[in-house]
Amino acid sequence: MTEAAGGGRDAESVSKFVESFAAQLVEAGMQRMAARVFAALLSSDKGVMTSAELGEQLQISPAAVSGAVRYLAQTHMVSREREPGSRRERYRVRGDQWYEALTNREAVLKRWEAALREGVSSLGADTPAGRRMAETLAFFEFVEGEVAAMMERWRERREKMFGA
Amino acid sequence: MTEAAGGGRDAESVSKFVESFAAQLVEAGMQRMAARVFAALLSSDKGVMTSAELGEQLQISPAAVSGAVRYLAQTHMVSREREPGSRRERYRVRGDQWYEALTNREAVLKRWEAALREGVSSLGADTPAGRRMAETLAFFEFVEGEVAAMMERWRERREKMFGA
DNA sequence: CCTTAACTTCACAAATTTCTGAAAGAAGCG
DNA sequence: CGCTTCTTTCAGAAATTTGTGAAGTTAAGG
Repeated sequence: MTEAAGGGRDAESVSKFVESFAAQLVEAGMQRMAARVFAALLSSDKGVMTSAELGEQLQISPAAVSGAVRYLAQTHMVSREREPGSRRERYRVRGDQWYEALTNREAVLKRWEAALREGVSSLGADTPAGRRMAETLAFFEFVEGEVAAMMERWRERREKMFGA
Repeated sequence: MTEAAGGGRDAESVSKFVESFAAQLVEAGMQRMAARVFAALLSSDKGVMTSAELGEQLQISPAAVSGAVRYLAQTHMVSREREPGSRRERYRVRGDQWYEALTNREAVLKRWEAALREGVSSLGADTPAGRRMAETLAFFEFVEGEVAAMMERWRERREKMFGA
């Protein structure tokens, strides 16, 4: 059997998934350690791990875990939990965490929009460049609204497929 | 007047926009030179510039332009045009180029999905981790379909707002 | 309070990425 | 055909990013 004793899954399968999924995330622009930590959490049995467990499994220093987790928490990819009555912190990923993360991309969009508005008004709305930027701006505004609606639909569908 | 003679806009306004918009793109993960080139094109009068013009305006070497443009073309953020009857190449950004670029993110999604499917089957669809990954996978599949539909809606709206 | 366990911050070393100048490679034009 | 003009490739210097060990900080538990 590939199942080891002591409640572990096949450590090699897990590691293989972790590294290959992390690699995809890195390629899409995520920091390497953050990607690995996220993948490890995603493939963990409970979806929760302590800093020590992460460092152990990924063979990285506490400092690296700390940095990765800070990034992931900022971008809402994981949530931190203070285990009550212990100085241990636990990091959790839920199945619908991507929903959260994507929703928060909105802040980025907002900043892009601000920069574009600035550009339109400083170059002049009646210039060719101004019109081009205005169109870009309109596209972003459109996407922003659509994403919100899309997320609402996902909520409904998710509830049906996976329950609450 | 801020309008210089010779058809130029106020060079400083343009540069200010270019750098500030580029900075936002960089923060979101784009390479710096690519971001600057893209912003320069977006704010150019015709939406078209030659390699030499880009190098001149941004004060970067031909090599840097070449690298940036290759990246932008790969990700469909700009299109290259061979000016017929000249060894000069021209790079163009259109108002709806983001549409193109976003559409092509699909390939990235596909790879993520593949990695997740691999993970689900290797960890077991009946394990907690497997279920969590399956849910993530379902989310991505959902998004993929929704984005396609969204883009179709944008096309329609765009036509109304800006014409063809 | 003092001890101890855990996380965070800091300074530095290592690795990677980025940009340049120079040379090589295409492609029009005479 | 060779010249000229533009783009790309390449090797290396410079800058940035990344990850570590070690010191610092916070908070639980005696």
